[in-house]
Amino acid sequence: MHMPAEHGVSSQCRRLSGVLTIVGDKWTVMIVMVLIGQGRRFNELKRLIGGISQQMLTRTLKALERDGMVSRTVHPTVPPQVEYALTDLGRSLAEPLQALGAWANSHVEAIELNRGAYDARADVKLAG
Amino acid sequence: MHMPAEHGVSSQCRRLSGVLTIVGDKWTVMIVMVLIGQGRRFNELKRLIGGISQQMLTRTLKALERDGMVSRTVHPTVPPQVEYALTDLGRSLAEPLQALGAWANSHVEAIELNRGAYDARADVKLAG
DNA sequence: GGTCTAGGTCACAATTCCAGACCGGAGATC
DNA sequence: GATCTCCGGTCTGGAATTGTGACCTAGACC
Repeated sequence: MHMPAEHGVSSQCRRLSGVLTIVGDKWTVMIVMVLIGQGRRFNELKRLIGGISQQMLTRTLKALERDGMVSRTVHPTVPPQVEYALTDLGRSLAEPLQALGAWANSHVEAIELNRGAYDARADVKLAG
Repeated sequence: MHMPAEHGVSSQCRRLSGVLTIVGDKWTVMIVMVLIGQGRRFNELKRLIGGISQQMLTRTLKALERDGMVSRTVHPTVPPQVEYALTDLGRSLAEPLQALGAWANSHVEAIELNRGAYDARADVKLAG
């Protein structure tokens, strides 16, 4: 994507801001990645993702549903079963998100290395 | 990469979680996108992005520097000038982030439409 | 009758975010 | 020589988000 310099990346960015708040969210990225390929039930998602609180899962899922990226199907059994799945919109989001996930995955170690080095430098500065 | 089979997606996701917290952040996405192609100074970034607080810009930039995705060069002039630029790691992140930005850009309207429809349905439910 | 389940909700604590004030130090201005 | 400005950044107080843990429904199991 090319960025027009004169007419303000600003307004474009502000426009994107709202969308990025949703799709650029840590939990959203993970939920969508887990939902790729198959629908999942609530606790299944919770287990698979790990580290997410029930409330955040509910909330993120609701936001995703509101934005039309995830569908929510309730099976009126007892106890009720709720299945979440990606919509077409959600699946289209999955592609760039997978790219992001893949990048993150293959650079985790480089980042952790940099992080360690940076913190070590900071410590030296504090000590000296 | 080391990946114990038993923990499955969960541990992998948790591993990614820390990285996604950084790269999947709204401001990170915008900062990296603005830095593509050229280095920028602090207030230049602030102006171009728009809507970011000085504190968040400082913080996000620092996190990015810590993770080795952005370099910070101080020119000892008066007043001091500080230039931020993408490192190789940062440039490699730019690609998936541009894809995400492009997706966001081309689906903003669909999302806003869904959001409106959802809210309308919710209102009806509350009213009825 | 008690307890387990799935899928939530609610109240409250902890954390993070933002707006705006303040800081440092050289140069220009008074 | 006192004050104002500039850039990059920190600090403060309040607002918004997030996490934690308790609770709810309604049938199944013991």
